[in-house]
Amino acid sequence: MTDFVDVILPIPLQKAFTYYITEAEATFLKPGMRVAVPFGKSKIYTALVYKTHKTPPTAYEAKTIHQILDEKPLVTEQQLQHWQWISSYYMCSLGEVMRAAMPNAFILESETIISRNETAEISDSELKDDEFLIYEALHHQSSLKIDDVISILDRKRVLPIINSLVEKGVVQLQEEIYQKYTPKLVRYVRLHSTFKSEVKLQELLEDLSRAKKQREVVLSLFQLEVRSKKPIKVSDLATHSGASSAIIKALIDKDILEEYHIQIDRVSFDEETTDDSKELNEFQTKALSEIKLQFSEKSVLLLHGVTSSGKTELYIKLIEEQLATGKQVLYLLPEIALTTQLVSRLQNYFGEKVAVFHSRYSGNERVEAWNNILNSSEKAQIIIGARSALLLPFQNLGFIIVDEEHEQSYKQFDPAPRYHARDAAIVLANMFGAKTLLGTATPSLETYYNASEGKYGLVELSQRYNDVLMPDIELVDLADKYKRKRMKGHFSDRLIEEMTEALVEGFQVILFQNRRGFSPIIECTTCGHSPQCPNCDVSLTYHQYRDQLRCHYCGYNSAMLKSCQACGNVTLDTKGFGTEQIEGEVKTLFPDNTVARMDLDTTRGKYGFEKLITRFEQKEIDILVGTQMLTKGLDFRYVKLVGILNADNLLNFPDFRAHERSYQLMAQVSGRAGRTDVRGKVLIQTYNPHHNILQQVSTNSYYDMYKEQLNDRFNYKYPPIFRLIKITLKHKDYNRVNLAADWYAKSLRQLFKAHVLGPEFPPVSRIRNQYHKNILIKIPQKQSLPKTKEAISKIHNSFMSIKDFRSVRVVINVDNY
DNA sequence: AGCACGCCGACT
DNA sequence: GTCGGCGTGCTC
Repeated sequence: MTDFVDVILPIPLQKAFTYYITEAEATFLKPGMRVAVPFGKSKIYTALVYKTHKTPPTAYEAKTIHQILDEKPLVTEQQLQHWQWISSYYMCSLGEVMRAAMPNAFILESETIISRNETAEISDSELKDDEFLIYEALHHQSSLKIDDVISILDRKRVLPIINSLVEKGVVQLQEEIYQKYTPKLVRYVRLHSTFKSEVKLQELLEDLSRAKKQREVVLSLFQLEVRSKKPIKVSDLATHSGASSAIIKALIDKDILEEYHIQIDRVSFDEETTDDSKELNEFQTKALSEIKLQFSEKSVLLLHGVTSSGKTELYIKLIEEQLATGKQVLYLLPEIALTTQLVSRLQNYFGEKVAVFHSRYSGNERVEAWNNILNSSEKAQIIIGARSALLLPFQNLGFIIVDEEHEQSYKQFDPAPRYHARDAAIVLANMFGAKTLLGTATPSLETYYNASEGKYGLVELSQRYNDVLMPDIELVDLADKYKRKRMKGHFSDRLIEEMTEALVEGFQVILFQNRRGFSPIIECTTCGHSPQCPNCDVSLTYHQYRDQLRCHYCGYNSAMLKSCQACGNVTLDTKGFGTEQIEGEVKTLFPDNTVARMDLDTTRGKYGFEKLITRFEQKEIDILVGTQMLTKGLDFRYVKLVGILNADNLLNFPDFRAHERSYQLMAQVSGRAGRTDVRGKVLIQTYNPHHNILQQVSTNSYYDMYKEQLNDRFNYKYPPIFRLIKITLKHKDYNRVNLAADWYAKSLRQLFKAHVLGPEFPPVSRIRNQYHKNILIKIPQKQSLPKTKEAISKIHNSFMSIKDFRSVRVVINVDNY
């Protein structure tokens, strides 16, 4: 007994788990293979081999593994290394990284199977009512699952009954691991081999002369075979011959046709590729050679190109070059569902070599993508995906593109691992000796800072493609407009004028409002009471289309109230406004135009978003009202006007990045205007037209914004000058969070002194009946990050050993921005 | 994270 | 009385 294996289990436990293995298993097992191991009382889990060794554990007796699940590692050594980095940098367990990285189908779990003990002789009288029900059910089916028993008995606690049956020898239990991934089989048909010869074939057709429909199907099959020379799918035959599946089945039953299956990839791209590699213009050509030059010295580079400057063409050129050297390319996007346009563009160009990795993919689709990448298949030379694509099993990664680098969605917030895909990508690239290109029109402050410090290379592209002019940005003073009664609802006269003009000219309009629903607050004008969410510390938002009040934090909803809950008066009024209200107003103002709304509520379904985009692209929609979603790199050719209804609620957001974010958001939305030869127009309605950020947006002065913001960050000790770690404590008991947070903060302060902020309640202090409290730790540049984290871990462990605090949930978020 | 065990209210 | 609620502790 000298061989052991340390495994990673997909659970949030820091410890490694050690199992005993035989010598033969020790030579066979390699890091990255999966094994099934017993864990806890009875469950069997999928674990990942981390390393094999010969050091027996001291405090306990190791169990033996249950089964080896792979012949070859499913996870590469480099991945394990990368996971290790993520786990230590973002302060989470390896198991949590594993869970995020691997498709669910790879992480099998056991299920208890109950079956009858054939040898036992039982008289009914020995069994209680419930026990008898199970006993009888097992006469009808050979085995039962726990869930089945629950539904048969219609009660929740069934284990005592099952255990009693086991004791009486009536049933036996078994832990079964089931394979979740089922390869997709497609049904094909061909003529049965007995009809190969001409003679037999003639006979057959004569035989079928009276079964007209069936004869047609056979003839149809011939035609298809001649045409494509490829195997014929049952579904194709049905469409081509117009026959029902019953007719085809009859032919198969008569052994005239033969059915067979071929295993295929679920995800395939079989449209033709068009080689429309656009010629680069002089600015792009210059940028390209600049990029190559800088890459010879720097491994990370920021491509700062204004909206519509043709960054994608540059990416394509760079990808082409990588592919020529036989290396894989990873193309990260903020949110894959929102960028179908770009995906199809790359697919048109690179065809089959493009593999897309969706968050909306089914389990089986993920498994296929994983395998293709692991085997460096031809189909996975370019991998496009959102942040989780970063965790795939790359073999020889040569190049990573992080497009729209500034996007928040690159940072994962919940659940752990709370990693930032841009930063983790840079680490991954370094492991492969690969290059990383960060592209955006509005760089995040951290990235621009790194670039100006010389840590990253920097290439700027300040000309729009085809010399399209930057949009003309106009600020509209709401205070003035209201005073002079130039407002209709939430629309200023200027906005209405511009909209009318654009629509008359046949262009489209985008309206941006960063809030969904109809109105975020309902208020009684008599007593001032406004309905609150029972589970969260927020006002309920009114949604008109269902006449509902909804909580945007927990999803709670109720019918709209007829009268005030506090005083009973019917004088309910709405405050503030969301996309729904704007949509309504637009419909009244422009009754002859089609209006659509794009927000979380209208894009729920799997293809909801795509449908809306397509309709807009095809000019079925004249005016699109939407939230942030509108900003995600969409490319609309006929949009001339973009209206931002209220810039102030962006600027006044309680976050140190509110100004930076506002700039990015407004600059990105503005970028949607005027992408062809007509100059676009952007109208920003605000109560503070002299706000610096708005001035900078309207003059397209990224650099001024950067300088000013950086100065603020320096003064107030925020990133990129300082680093941040946010610790959130949650508990349903108000007093307990307070005590716990005070204890935590006090311990931290002993070490980090004034660099500990809080504890403080966040703006929404209660969500889903849990009180939240935040502590913020600021880390100066010269302070060691690993040591800081180590110290936090220690404090965290002592915190967790205090009995009263153990039930408090603690979330540690590194770089929480 | 699951999941079992154990101790307490509210119902067949 | 039992059922199911949730707090507590453990998992190689």
